[in-house]
Amino acid sequence: MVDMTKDKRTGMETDSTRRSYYLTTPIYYVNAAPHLGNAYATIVSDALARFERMDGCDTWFLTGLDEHGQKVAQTAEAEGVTPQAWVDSIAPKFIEAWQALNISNDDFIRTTEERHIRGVQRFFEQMRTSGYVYQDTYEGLYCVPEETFFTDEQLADFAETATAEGKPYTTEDGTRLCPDCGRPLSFIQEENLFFRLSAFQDRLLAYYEENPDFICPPIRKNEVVSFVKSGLKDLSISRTTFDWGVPIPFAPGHVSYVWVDALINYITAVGYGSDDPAKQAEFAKRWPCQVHFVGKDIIRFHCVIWPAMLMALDIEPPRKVFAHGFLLTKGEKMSKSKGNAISPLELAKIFSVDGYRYYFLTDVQLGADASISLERMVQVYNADLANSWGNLCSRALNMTVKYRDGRVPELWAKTTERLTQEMGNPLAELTEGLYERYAAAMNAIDYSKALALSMELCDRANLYVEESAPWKLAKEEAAEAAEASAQGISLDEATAPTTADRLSFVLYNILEAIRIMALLFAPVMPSTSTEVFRRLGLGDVFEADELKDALRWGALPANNEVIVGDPLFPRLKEEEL
RNA sequence: GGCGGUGUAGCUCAGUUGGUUAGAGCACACGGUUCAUACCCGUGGCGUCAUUGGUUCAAAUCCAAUCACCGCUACCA
Repeated sequence: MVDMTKDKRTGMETDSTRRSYYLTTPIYYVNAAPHLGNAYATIVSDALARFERMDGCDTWFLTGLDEHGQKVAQTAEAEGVTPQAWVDSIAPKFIEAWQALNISNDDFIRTTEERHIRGVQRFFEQMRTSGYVYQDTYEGLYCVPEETFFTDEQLADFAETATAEGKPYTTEDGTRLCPDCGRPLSFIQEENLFFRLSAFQDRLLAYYEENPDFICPPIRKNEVVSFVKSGLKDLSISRTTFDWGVPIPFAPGHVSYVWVDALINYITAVGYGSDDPAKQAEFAKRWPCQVHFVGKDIIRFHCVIWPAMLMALDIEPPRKVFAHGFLLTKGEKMSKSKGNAISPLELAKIFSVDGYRYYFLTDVQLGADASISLERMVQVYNADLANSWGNLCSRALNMTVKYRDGRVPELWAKTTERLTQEMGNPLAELTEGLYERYAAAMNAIDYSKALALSMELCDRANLYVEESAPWKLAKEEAAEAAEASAQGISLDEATAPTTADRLSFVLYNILEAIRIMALLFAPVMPSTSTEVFRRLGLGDVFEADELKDALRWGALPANNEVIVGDPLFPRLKEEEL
């Protein structure tokens, strides 16, 4: 099932020989500008997409917007515009935010696009043909002001708690009250299309069993499995009470239930539902996708409903659904409704885009809720980025300019060999097997671990500078050179290494370690790595599509002209923010 | 109520199949250094590993109970 053709590229191979890696963010509900949670999910996905591209995969990274549903229609109405005009006004905010955060998505789907609508309709037709869709009456108690149906369980819970608190849960004539607002509920009947979700219970459980990594992290898997085991009910998948949705061809007056519409984006974006052979080929190549990143609040849709929908169509389920946690401030979920939201772009302005990305990918345990604070962000930024990584670049480039006229030092291979024996090369040693460790961490989607590897190299490099003290070597070198010229000695390859050689050796090692760190940091901090490559006189850091080769020690060309530049991460003082 | 999870230094967390004085980073204090973004390097203190009981030669690590916090228990998204 898994495409094992991950052959390393040799010469002129085409994309078709590279392993396809398709990953997605959720599509975000377009009711407001992107918030911190949206940005978090998107950054998490982007880092993996960038890594997979560098690691030689034919990567496709999708994000987009969920633009249908009653809430959008209502918001548009409140704003006095059509729903389409409303979503058209919000969509650019997402597109611009993702550009600002350096998101490398290959596609951006909106569920109001024709390619998507056509796909949803195709889906419904296929579902009907396969017999998994039927029409029935949805009955229930409905709160008109709140626009919500309540299940028997919800009402039973409410009755229990209300009784315990001595409050009423019915009116005097026995009409049940709304658990949310306390007003009387109405009995409503609605004709709906239903999806035979119940038919997939066993197949889903078997799929979880056979694909133990399908749901990550494991705690979410437990939840999903126990939920499915508790019994699945058929799902209503159409609505007749509003019309801002995809019309269902064979059911006039019905539009697709928002979630069914939304999930299908993952396949319509890569060609499902198209009659164009090229699109069909694309679908065959991209699907099934490798990872859906989702919030933990929507795992059920992605781990139960979505695979069942695909099974109903004889399409393979996705390989993995990875649920991230929520970002909390002072223990509360960050959301616009609670008024404690910090805008992603505001944070990026303070910490730089890369600093922002770094923080959320290192200090936040992916999958767990995190409580974030400005104080902590400043600490991490200063310690890791300003003091360690940025300052290392600064001191190394400065020394190269001062001691070697701004050129990457050159040494005879034999001299390098001798000096390695004489002085050792701890930085080169640390990069042995580095690719394997790094790729393992990234493939396990453990950014903290992956980044810790590059920070380890960074710390070692700072220590190496201290140990080898190039400023001392520079002084000795000057004295030695004066003496040599007085004696008329000329040096060649056979000569024993001089202090000048030692200084060149040390500087080269530091610069080379920096090149390697820039590669490792690139998926998370693309702009900075690009800039570091520029300062080292190298090409685009993302030209590397075989990270393993790029990470090989010694690839930094001698005589490259380097630039010092401004500090990559200026130190921040929390009290000044 | 049912199922599941978590509880280790001031903070965020590592601690493999139970085994020498319980670790890392950050924060804090002191010393060194100067190539560098008052940076880097070194040193240091701090923990009855939630509580109690049990198994064992030996438990943060296994078992039981208790306490605290959290998640899930379907159609707003």
